[in-house]
Amino acid sequence: MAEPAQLTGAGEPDRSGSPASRRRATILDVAAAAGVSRQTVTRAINDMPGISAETRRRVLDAASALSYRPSRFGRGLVTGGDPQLGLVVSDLRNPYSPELAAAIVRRAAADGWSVSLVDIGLAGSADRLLHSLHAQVDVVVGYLGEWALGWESRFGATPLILLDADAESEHAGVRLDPAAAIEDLAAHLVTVGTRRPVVLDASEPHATSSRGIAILDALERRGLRPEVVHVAASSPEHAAAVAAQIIRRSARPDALLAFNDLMAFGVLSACRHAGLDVPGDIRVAGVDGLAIGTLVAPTLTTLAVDFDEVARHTLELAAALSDASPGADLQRVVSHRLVLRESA
Amino acid sequence: MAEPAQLTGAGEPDRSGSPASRRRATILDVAAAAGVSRQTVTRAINDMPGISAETRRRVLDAASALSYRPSRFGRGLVTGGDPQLGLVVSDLRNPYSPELAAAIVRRAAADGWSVSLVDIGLAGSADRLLHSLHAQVDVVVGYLGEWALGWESRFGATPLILLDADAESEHAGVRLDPAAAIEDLAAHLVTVGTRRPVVLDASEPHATSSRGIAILDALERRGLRPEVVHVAASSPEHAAAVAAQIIRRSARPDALLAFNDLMAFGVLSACRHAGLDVPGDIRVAGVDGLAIGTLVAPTLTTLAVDFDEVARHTLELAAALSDASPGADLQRVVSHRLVLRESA
DNA sequence: CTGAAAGCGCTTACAG
DNA sequence: CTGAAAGCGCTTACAG
Repeated sequence: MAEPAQLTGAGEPDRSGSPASRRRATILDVAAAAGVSRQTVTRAINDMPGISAETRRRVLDAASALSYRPSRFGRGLVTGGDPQLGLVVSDLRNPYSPELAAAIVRRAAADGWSVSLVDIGLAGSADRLLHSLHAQVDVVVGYLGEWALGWESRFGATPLILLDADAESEHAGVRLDPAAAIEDLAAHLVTVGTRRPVVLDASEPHATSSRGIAILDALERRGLRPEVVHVAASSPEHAAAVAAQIIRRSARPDALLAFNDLMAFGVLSACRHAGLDVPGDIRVAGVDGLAIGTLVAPTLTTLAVDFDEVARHTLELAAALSDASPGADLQRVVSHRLVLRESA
Repeated sequence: MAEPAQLTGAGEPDRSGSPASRRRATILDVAAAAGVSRQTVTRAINDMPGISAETRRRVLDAASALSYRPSRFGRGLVTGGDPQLGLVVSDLRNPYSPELAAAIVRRAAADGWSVSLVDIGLAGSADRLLHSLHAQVDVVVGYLGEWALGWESRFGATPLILLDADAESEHAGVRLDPAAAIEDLAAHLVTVGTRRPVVLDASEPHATSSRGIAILDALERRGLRPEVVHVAASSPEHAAAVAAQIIRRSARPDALLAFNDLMAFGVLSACRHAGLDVPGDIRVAGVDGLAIGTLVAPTLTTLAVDFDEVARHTLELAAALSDASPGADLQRVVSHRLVLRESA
């Protein structure tokens, strides 16, 4: 026999005597069982040349009998392993996250990256999740929200790509810019004769979001006097409740512009229950371009995000950051695009 | 100095002379830079006791200066690392996948597992993706489709939990059982006076799915004569096209039962365009219980999957399989539940 | 509080 | 075609 079976004495495969062998088999166990050296086991397991068919079969049989699986750590230590991307979303149940994740997962796969998915939306476990994630991946990307603040000091060594950075941030990231699409939407609304638009913003009262401000501004520059209404949470339910009140007014608005598609779905639902025709009585638009927008009735006019482009930039940045390539441009911008459908 | 700086000579941190150091810093580099031993670096990096504040700071500074990140392989080799779940879906753009993934990702996080997400739906890359996945995770779970067949022979050592196994399969997995919910739906339809139901099955002609057969059977046992129509793909578009034809018939059906929610959305859309009232003129139901079902108009009656329960079973099986616990029950069943909403 | 030694499980040259 | 040696980067006892 090539190497002494140091770890598993012959006929004594288990130290504890429990029914199933406790310790996972290693390459040395397989080598001993097959009566070969460990590098011959490597050759057989990894389909490498320079090994006789007979030996390969014997090794593979031994491996199978021992339920042998190469340790990803042992292997990774010498091969380097696939690069790993950690994708952080804030709520996988919000359809925005999966659409983003779908694009990133596919692009990552094409580029040879694996992606670990984490949802920090729920419970108080975000801290623990980020801690465990940062230790397991080469680059973290996603919607960190307030957790972006402490990143530098806590996990500074792990490169971070922000997907929710604001325009002022100097952090590496992909920023979304709705400005041009907002102009297009405002122009469209004016063209079709909108008189009394209301902007449904997802924000605290007296703290209109920058997106909300941009929409208001674009409408005002075209001579309209838009009103802004704040909704506590960007859920369809919250938006529906608020919209239900607004459309009951005597001076009913003729356009409701929601902070995002999810809220717009709630608005559509409120209009339906109030017996209003969309877009006849009132026009509705959202932001994000979620695929469901084509499934609701009427189909939703929206400012769409090109998720594939976001994914492309994300993977480029990830590659740059994990290479530590100096001087790469680490800030990307993706513009929304107006998609006119039935609702506006 | 405690240990010789074998790898990086003083003042010569880079062999190649390129602007950024090519090789990633290791614990030895940090130790050399800080003038301590590697285990002192370990203590500082991992917040362990038994190290003076002054030393810790010096080490942390050196680590930061070198952009040091512990290798997940080096660390994992000795600590074992977090258990890793590989989640395989067939199409992340189909809302079913994210709802499942959301439940599994959360449950996994709660149980201390990391999850790597892979979408094998697109392109011809499934083979490559599964190969790279199986080497990186402890257990693979998901919708393998035809790839489940070759698993045993190719990646046999990696435990697999099938989410799309049929009733006959003996493989570990979580199976969905719509039988009881189908009875409930059939009973409901009869109660409300349905006379001419049509089942829209996602299958080849003359190859009705087991789900389709179960629906037909439940209706027939209640004295109805349901018809089955085969749709080539389970997309809203395909379903809408087929439904549009069916509802144009002189003897219009009064209920359209879709293979899944996605197809039901297409049916709803076709009815809307044909000017039919749902459920007044025709009743519509789907299967899956997707969250979007509450956002469409009318809201969709469906046979809902309890994704949280699927996730719970999945993680239990994963734990059992990675422990190689003998004799565990490796087959679980989750029943659908009838959710009556507006459409039926 | 700090360091020398051993070892985790694998692959990559290098010999034969 | 097969094996002996070295080494990947880290942590865990164990000494001092």
